[in-house]
Parts: sequence; C-alpha cells; structure tokens
Amino acid sequence: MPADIKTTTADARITAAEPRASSPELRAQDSRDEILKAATGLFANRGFHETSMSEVAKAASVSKALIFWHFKTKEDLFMAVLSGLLEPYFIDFTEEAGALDEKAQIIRLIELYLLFVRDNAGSIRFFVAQLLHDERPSDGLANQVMQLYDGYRTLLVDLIGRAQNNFVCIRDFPPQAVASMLLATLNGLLIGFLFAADQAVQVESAVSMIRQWLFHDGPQVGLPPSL
Amino acid sequence: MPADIKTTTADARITAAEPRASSPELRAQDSRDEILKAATGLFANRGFHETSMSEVAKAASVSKALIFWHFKTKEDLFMAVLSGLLEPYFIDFTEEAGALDEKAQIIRLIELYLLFVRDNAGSIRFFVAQLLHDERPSDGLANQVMQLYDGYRTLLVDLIGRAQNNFVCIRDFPPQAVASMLLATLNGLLIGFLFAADQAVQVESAVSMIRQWLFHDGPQVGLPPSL
DNA sequence: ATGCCTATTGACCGCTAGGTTAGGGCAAGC
DNA sequence: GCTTGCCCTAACCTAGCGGTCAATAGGCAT
Repeated sequence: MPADIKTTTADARITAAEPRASSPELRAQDSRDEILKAATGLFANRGFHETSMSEVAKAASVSKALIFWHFKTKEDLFMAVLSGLLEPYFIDFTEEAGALDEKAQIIRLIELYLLFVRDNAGSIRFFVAQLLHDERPSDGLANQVMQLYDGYRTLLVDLIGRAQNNFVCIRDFPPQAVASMLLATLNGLLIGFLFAADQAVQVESAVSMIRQWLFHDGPQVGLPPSL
Repeated sequence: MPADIKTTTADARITAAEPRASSPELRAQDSRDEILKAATGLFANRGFHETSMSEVAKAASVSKALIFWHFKTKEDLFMAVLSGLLEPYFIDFTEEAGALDEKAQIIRLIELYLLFVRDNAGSIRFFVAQLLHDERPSDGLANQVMQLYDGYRTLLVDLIGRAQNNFVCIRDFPPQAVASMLLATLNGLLIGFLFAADQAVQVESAVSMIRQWLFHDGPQVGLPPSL
C-alpha cells in the first residue's frame, strides 16, 4: 500500500476505441499531435497560466507524464502551439496579384487583410492577448508577428508610392504616412472584429470609405459579396 | 517548536521609517491604500493569475492575512483595482467644449482621445488584455468599458450628423458609418501606441489625414505641439 | 487600570500546480 | 527467447497557491 494517497486523479480516460498506430514512431507522432491539438484549444480559449498540464493531458486522453516526455516544459509546449498557430499567417501575395495595377493590388491587399481577420479571429485574439500580456522582448513571438506586420507594411508603402506616381492615389502625404494610416484603420476594424463580431456589416462601408479616401472613388462595391 | 516549518517567508519588510497614522481608522485606510497601490501595479504588469497574494503582500509591506482582512477574496481585490483604474476614464466633454462649432468639437474629441490614450497607455493595455482574455459576459468590466465606448461613439455620431447638415463634413456616408470609421482609425492608432510607442510621431500626420478626409482640410497643425 | 475593539500578524491548512521517477508494454534485431 | 530501445503510465514529490485562525498590539472609552 502506498504511503501517500494524496493523488486522487480520477483519470477517466477512454481506453477503448481508437486503435492506435502500430509502429512506435507513428504512435509517438500520433500522441504528439493529439497533445498539440488539445493544448492549442485550451491555450487559445483560456490562456497560458489558466491552463494546467493535467487539463491538457485529460483533453488529449494521455497521461500527464507523456506530455513532459514530448515537451520538456510547459513553456515548450506553449511555444510549439504558438508556431503551429502562426503557420497560416504566411501568405504569398506577390504571386497571386502580379498582373494587377497598383490600385487593384492595394484593394486586393485590403481584401486579404480583412478576409484573413474574419477567418482567423480566434487565433488573432489569442496572439494579441499574448502580445499585450508579455513584457519580455526576448519572446520571439513578438518578433515573428512584427516581421509579418512589417512585410505587409512595406508592401503597402511600395504600392502606394507607385500609385502616387501614377496619380491614382492621394498625394498629399508621403507613402509611409498613408500606409500607416491605412494600417491603423485596418487594425481598428480588426479590433472591432475581435470585440463585436456583429459589426461585420460595417466592413463593406468601411472599405468603401477607404477607397474614397485613397482613390477619390465614389461609393461602390469593392469586396466579394462573401464579406 | 512548530510541527510544520513549510512557511519560510523571509518577510524582509522595513519596519522603521514611515510613521503610521495613530488612529485605527486612519491606519486601516493607509494600509488599504498601500495594498491597492501594490496590487494595481502587480496586476497591471503581470495579470491576475500570474500575481499571487503573497507578492502583493510583500509589495505592500503588509502581511498576507491583512489583505484578506481588507478584501474578502483575491477577486475582490482585483475588482477594487479595476474600478480604481477605470476612474480617470470618465471625462465630461459637454462642459468643456460647448461653445465650439461642430468641426472644432469633433477635432477636440479626437484630440482628447489621443491624449488620453497617450497618458493612459498602461492601463488601457491592461484593460484590453483583460477584455480579450475573458469570455464571461457577466464580467461587468466589459459592460463598463463598452458603455464608455458607446458614449463616445454616440457623441461622435451626433456631432458628425450636425456637421453634415452644415456641409462642413463629408456627406457621402451616413453619420454612423463615418463615426465607426473614425473610431476604427482611432483604435488602430491606439493599438499602434500600445505595441510601439515610438510610432507616436506619426500621430500628427494621422490627425492631419483624418482632417483631410473628414473636412477636406489641407495639411495643417491640428494638435498642440505637446503631442 | 481595565476591558473593548479594530488593525495586524505568523503559523497553518488543504489543494493543485509543474515536474520527476521507476517501471510496464511492446515491436525489432540478435 | 532475450535483450534493446522507444512509448507510455501510475504514483509520487515539492513549492506555492488562496485562504483561515488564534493571538496579539495598542488606541480608546470607562
């Protein structure tokens, strides 16, 4: 009989069903994925500190020790989750819209931004919370996100500069300022998304206003009806 | 000799200096304030779950038990901190700018927003993180903030509507849409503030662009040089 | 002086957290 | 058939958590 009966973990895992892969490596990959999946959901919904490893273990139908076998610490698991979440954030814009003129490219960039925000509101919410929360600059996450953001910004500055040279875009301000302004507006729409999804109807008119401001366009349809 | 020597709290408080108030009530008020001050700093910098009551106690130079004498639970303390932080958010705009015309009032509102953001970036950061983090609608905090936000928005819609009637403001879109757009842009500038304070130089040109968009103003100085 | 009342404390408790460890199951190579 | 090495687990450990409590110090009215 054990000397210490503190541990009263119910551990009501489903041991039947789901025939595991036979090969050790496959089994390992399987369990690793399951853990990552469970951890992603829990971390995203409740944050880092409010999620315990035991919860992750239960959600993944796996023993807690196995998590520590796959990931050395809780932070390790968290980082793995983060990089997994960041993957869909990398888009290649240059290939997609090389043939369009500057104005169309700018509009397409705005579209992509808003579509992306709509489809990834959950993880964006998670990332923003994470970025706001941490103070440490050595995070890596902040750097990655900033890099992404700067890429988008650089693209915009370049496009706006060329559009200004072609006289299709407002020329009262330098391209950097216009791009910053546009990005600020998009970010504002983003946080509108994050806090109240029912404001999505306003996006159309917002885009219309952006077009009017940037290109002196009259009100018109600029986005696919899906938005 | 005690049977349990787990508690090894160093408790290196400064017992000298700082002559406490003599009256019991004053002493109580004193310690309560000290606790609130310490808790505010810790909660704001590290969040709710990452801050322990022992840390608060040490930061306030007070025993942990005293905190629980003043505040029944940790949540209680947190709520007290929250309402304390929310206080400076209530401004009275109507008194201040009753004599200005609509355009000047709108510009003044934008100024107030940006000045406020600049001066309260820390607590705003805290609130946004908190709002992003919680899912529960019974929070109270979310309601308070939203109420504040809606007040500002209503004021803007009203002002813009009147400005449109006087033909001093763009009339291509309904006042609600224009106000939403303006708010989104301001919020975007806000999160620029939160993530990179060095972008503050852009605010001036941003305001200039907003003026151009709203009133077809040419580039000009719209904010006090302090911004 | 005394007894009261409130502000304050150190010691303590139950519990859960992240993390460890000793070992069991099991496919693969000899 | 036995060892080897990888997955995986139950049980365990310690630190620290939020929270409680009996005991006090010390101003105050009597």
